[in-house]
Amino acid sequence: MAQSLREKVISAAVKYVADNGPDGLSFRQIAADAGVSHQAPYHHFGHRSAIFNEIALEGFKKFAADMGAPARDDEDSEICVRLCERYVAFAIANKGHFRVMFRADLCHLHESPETQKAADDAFATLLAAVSEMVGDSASIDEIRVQATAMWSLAHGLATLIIDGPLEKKIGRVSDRRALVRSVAQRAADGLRRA
Amino acid sequence: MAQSLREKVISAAVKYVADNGPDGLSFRQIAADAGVSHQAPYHHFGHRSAIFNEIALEGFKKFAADMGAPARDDEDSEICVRLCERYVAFAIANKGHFRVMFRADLCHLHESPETQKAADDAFATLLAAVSEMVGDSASIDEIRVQATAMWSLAHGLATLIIDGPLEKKIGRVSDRRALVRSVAQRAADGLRRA
DNA sequence: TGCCACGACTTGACACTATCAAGTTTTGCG
DNA sequence: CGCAAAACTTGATAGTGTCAAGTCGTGGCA
Repeated sequence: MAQSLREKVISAAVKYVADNGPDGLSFRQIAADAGVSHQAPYHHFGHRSAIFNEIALEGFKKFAADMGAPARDDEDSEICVRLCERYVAFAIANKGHFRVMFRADLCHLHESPETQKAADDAFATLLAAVSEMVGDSASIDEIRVQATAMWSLAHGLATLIIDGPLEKKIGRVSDRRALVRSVAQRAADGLRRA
Repeated sequence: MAQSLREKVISAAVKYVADNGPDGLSFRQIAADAGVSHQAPYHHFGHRSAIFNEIALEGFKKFAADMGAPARDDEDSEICVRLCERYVAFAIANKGHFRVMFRADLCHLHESPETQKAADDAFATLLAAVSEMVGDSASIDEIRVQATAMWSLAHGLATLIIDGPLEKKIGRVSDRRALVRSVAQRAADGLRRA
């Protein structure tokens, strides 16, 4: 409960981004909502855009945890399908984080080695999952290509659902799940036969 | 040459978005650069965010034209690969447009039926190309699933290259082309065997 | 020709924003 | 206790979107 101002600011920003996108985010408004002076947040973040690094950091940590977790019973047995479903589920459940994480124009990763490392870790988790999928026989280049394919597919699906035109086309959750599963299944067929 | 103020403003905005992302785009700055008063652009666009609709409109038109064009000799004969390559090429060559087109939080399509229509047309073009790919035998649902898969793959690849972590990993153009082709080829294998 | 309505643009104002530069309060700790 | 550093406030400045009025030029019509 006893949330520090720093935490309050981050979670308020995440909520704003989830609801309205990152563009109009106002430090002063957040400060006012938190009942502190307009300058208080700057003590924790230096400048406005630094908060995006912080959001991305949180996001990448949770993302890696989600993607790397052992398979549950209620999940698809096919790894590729499972990864896609988790990817999309993460994006929807953490819209505020997701919208920031992959935006190089928002998070200046070079300014925050910690966020950079979290991003690298997340990619490594993905790579590990994919190499499990294709088996040990494949070359490192082959794994890289397949990881990129898997990643692109899941990422495209997630962004098109969250920000793009797919949002309206598949409003119902059941529709979305079925679509994601179908799409991932097709891709899995293509990838497995390396 | 005799560019109207309206055209000047749009192209300046597109350039800004390509270089810096959409966030800090300033109407006043654009007006100053064009040598007009700070209020002049408002005469053409009403409010700031309306310009994103205009950028998206331009983008969707060019996008549909690019994706729907007949195959050239120097392109891959596999439709799926060709579409992916064109998609990524469009995104890179029209970064300023692409960064706006699929952002529902930026373009309020409901305010601009014309842009909405252009977006629908673009999707229809994609759908037509995919149905050519899977053949006449497939059901409409199957085509839809495959179109979504194709679209997601290409879109994910493009956004990860433009805004995300793939940008640094594949700096050289030759690397990028090879990667896009490999990835698309794997996906094509999966999709063709409907 | 005169005039006048309308589009294109300007000027001025207002509330809002990020951010610099100081202050003041709070808090942890020797 | 005392004090230093962290946490926060107050004030000012420059830049922003946008409302509300102007001004200016041009085409069309009596």
